[in-house]
Amino acid sequence: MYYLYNFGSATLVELSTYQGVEKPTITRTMNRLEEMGYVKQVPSEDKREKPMQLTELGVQIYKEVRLTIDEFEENILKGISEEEQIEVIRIMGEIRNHIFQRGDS
Amino acid sequence: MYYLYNFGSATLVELSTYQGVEKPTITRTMNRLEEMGYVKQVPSEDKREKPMQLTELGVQIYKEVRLTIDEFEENILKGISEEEQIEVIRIMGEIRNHIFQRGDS
DNA sequence: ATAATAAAGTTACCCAGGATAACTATTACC
DNA sequence: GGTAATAGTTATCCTGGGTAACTTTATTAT
Repeated sequence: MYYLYNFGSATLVELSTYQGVEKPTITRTMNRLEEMGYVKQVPSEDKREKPMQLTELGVQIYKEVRLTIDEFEENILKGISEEEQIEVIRIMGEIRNHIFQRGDS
Repeated sequence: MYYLYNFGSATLVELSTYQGVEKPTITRTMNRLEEMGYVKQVPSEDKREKPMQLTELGVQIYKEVRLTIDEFEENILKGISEEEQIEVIRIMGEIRNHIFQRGDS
């Protein structure tokens, strides 16, 4: 969801494409985030679109969560050398390519 | 679910422990598998317990699915050397240990 | 310029798979 | 024999995914 943090604002279709999810799913999620005050609508030229962006609260929460995740990752990877991490990421990437090269999943 | 294939039979609590899931979840799943004819109840000493085992149909289906999965895995791992696979598994294991060594998740 | 088509969202459903709380029936234990 | 614990079930809730059908607005083609 917090594609918005890095891209500023995005329409629902953008988000659903990014997330690999159908439009109604994003609609629902966004409604909830809006109710929770983490996200708000911004005006748009095209009256079909409904671009959203994070509120100040949303940004704040995002940063907190981001921090928690980063700390968690750091803890989890303690004792795994950088070369090892790179190796694993490389191999996983290869596997992913194999998956995508034969009907999606 | 197909812990049953390798262990012959198991009670619902056994299965829920194995799967890391609550009892009602297993109850529901087992009811569905039973309706589908993949699993049946076996008699038990302890009248509280309800040990289940695969039916012939269940075994057959299990083998088919197993085969499909194995083929998929093989395809996906094509081009990844055995040493690489072992390395990745080792590192993932380390990470898992780190996760478990600090409150579950 | 208008009619047809496409795109963005929304609404009303459905489904799977997880959870809790509260309960019954059976067995174990003091 | 009465209290504890254990196995399972029922009812209900939640999340996060999906499809189908619809409206509103833009785009495209005639």
